[in-house]
Amino acid sequence: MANKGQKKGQDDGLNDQMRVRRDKMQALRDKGIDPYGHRFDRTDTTAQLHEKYGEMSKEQLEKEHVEVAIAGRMMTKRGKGKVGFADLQDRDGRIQIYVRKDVVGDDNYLIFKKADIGDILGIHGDVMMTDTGELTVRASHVTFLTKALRPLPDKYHGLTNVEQKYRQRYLDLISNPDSMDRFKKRTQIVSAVRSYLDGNGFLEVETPVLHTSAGGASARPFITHSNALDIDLYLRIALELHLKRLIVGGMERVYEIGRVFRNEGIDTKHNPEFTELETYAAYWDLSDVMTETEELFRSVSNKVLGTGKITYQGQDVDLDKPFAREHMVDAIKRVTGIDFWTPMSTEDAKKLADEKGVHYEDFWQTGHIINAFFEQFVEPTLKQPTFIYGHPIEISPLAKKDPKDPRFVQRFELFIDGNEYGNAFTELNDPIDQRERFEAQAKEREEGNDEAHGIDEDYVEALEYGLPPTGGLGIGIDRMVMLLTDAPSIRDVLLFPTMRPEKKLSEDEL
RNA sequence: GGGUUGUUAGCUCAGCUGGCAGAGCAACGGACUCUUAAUCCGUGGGUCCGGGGUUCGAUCCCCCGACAACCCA
Repeated sequence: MANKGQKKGQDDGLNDQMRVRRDKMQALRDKGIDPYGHRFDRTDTTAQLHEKYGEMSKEQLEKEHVEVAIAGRMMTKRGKGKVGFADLQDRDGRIQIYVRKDVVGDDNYLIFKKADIGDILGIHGDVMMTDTGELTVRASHVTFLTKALRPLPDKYHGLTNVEQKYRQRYLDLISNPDSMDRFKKRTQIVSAVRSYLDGNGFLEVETPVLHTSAGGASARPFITHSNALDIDLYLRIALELHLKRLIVGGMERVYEIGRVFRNEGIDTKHNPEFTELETYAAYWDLSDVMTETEELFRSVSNKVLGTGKITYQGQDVDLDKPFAREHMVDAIKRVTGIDFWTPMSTEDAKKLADEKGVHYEDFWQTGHIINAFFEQFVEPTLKQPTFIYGHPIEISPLAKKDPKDPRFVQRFELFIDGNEYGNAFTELNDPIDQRERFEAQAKEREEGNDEAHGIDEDYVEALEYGLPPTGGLGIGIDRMVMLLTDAPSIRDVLLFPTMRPEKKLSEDEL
């Protein structure tokens, strides 16, 4: 699609509009005007003008005669012979400009007259109010800053072609203010997350993206190669194991917001690379992390949106109220009537799964099946923020056992509107237990689970020096942004989502 | 992995039962000194996603492929 414009039209590969714009660019050069100009001093952004002068009267503005300089992309244009109006757009919004031939002069007016929608202009002028009450900059001089050689998307409908929005995000940002707003909010959300954690004694750190073994989560990694070391390396699938090494090292409270990579399916909730937040705090347990998680969502929402009461895809969600807390086994019992507190063999559990139509793999044990029951029957019903805790040990190789019932671990996940938003545990700090969990994972891998963890000897060695009791948390930042900006797809909160390249035929394919 | 839908001018979209490819915006020429999806008159612009097939004739029907969106596992 991106190449479409280059292939159509005449022999030069240009369509009529592109040809006209190139001609206009040359015409500017011929007049001694650089179509790709230089620095331009702005006095205000469009938003600042609306803020400062939007409430003033026509007469007041006329009297004060405020001289300003603004710059932006011309989005619309309304000519009227010897006078013209246009809307200039900058990062924060738009403002109308008013250009009169008798004010700017014949030559300068011609520059405005010949300028195309999409060109970037600088305007010196004074602030006025039109008869219809629109705040406007009356130009005293038009400075040409950048020629756009391609036409912009439809000025009224914007860019709606989803594929093109993702592949050419800049066009989406230019023509769809909602999209621009969402990405600004994303920045504010990440900033608010940092602000909360920085204010609670956490140290932001950076750990390696290239790992010698991919651990900390269940996922297939991307593999790459180091020429210098002549070894294969894995792009990280989680931040966990390095951050906990830093807790061993005495940093006590650390967090990282970083890109992780999982070589798995792509859909509305998954992109191969995404941004994860993980935090670790020494001497905390699960209840501390629940408090942290709750405060984090609440404070970020209130800081960025000014409220904790939000709507996600039609579902009202209240982040201000205390989040519900329920044990996974209790939740399954509440919804299905099936009681997994009763000790049962793998065979018994598989029989229950057959009866209820729950799919399972050969290598699954009771814990895997409990989790499948939860995902199938309970997860979609959790609309308001709910902590589900007490996961089966089989699916949680890095969490500390529940001292009262070693079938389960001290772990929780946060669910809102049927989706998972956070995953946390009291960290397993017993190196002997950790080695056994890794060995169980290695066995699972042999039995066909290619997402199972490998044995990370170096990490076990770190634990042998002593990891203090620690509470850890992982939150998918992209999902959080989706929730707070009411985005239906993860691609709507990623500036450049992963896309398959458009097919280009190579020589040997022809 | 399976299913459904989509791909037509720079953008947004029509296109009937298979019969010369259409509109709005954008562009070009002209008129217009407070317009705002400016208006009025005129003009140009197409590899109908790609490749095969059926047919006198295919944007349309059939097959294969590309990319995307949505749903399901």
